[in-house]
Amino acid sequence: MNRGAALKRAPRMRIGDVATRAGVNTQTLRYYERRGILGEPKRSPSGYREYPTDTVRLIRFIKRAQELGFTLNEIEGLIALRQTTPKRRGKVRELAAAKMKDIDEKLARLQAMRSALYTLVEDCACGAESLTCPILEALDDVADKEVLDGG
Amino acid sequence: MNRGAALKRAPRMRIGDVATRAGVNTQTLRYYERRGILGEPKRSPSGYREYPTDTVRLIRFIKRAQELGFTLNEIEGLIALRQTTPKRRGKVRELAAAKMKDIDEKLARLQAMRSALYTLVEDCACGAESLTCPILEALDDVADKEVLDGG
DNA sequence: CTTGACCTTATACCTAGGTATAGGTGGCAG
DNA sequence: CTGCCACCTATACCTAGGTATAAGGTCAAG
Repeated sequence: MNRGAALKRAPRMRIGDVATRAGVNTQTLRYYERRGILGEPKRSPSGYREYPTDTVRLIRFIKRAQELGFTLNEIEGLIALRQTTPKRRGKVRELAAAKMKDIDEKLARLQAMRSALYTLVEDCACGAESLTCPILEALDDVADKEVLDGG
Repeated sequence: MNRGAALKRAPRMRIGDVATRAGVNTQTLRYYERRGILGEPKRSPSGYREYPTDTVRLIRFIKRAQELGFTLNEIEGLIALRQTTPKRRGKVRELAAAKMKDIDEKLARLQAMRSALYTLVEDCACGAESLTCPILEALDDVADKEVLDGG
């Protein structure tokens, strides 16, 4: 076993190596390629895909971003920000700023959720079915309250 | 239109009202009920579901938590933390602490992603295909690097 | 006393994001 | 040169999380 470059530093990797290192199925890589999120890799004379080693990091990035609630389409947008020529700087800044706004919202909500849990653990004395528990309040926001009040 | 309690403060709401206010489909509420995430509401004499008004907040909580990358199963666990009797305090603290750990990881990753975008916008001068761009690095962590280095 | 907006159940369908399988080729070890 | 495993394409299948549709019941208003 362990033919050639497998599990060793190598300039180009085959699909199985990339998949193993990134913790995904080889089919997932082909799926990402079909979907256009990954771009077609070079091929060996016999048709095998040959990936640059940092594809592993890219895949991990994708998986982590998914855990944070981004869809593959959104992630595609994030990845595209990488391929920036000096000429596109303005456009990229704009897109990046928009993404940052999304992220700030997620951060605020996660933080609210975290402090709700903290309150629950540290000082909440609520009984069964109590609505004074912080969990529901956690992700409320002003807009929500307006709607709830019938406005 | 607008029979009785619709869009007014009322002690109990029907499925359509809840759905409208929470911004979901009525089918979604029935789906959550089937799935056990929502619990069976009281019924009117004619069999209509009658929800307490704060079901709206619960549904919004669920939708927001989904946007943050939590699955319905995980969210079910979070919601269950609400129904705490003094006797279960210890168990609940434990679960809440575990959830907080998850959330802290998500926070760290989102923050990394945010600062990557910030760097991209503010100081990155990378060209096409450059790997010095901060996007990929954003969600790397120590464990990743070990694996990437062949260890 | 019907109309129309709402509700009920049951069942079928849909999208996103994979995962598995069938049938065939490449390439190295024994 | 024979296994055997990784690779290839194409196609089918799967899970999560809904959404839509059919066939029928409820009830306030006209």
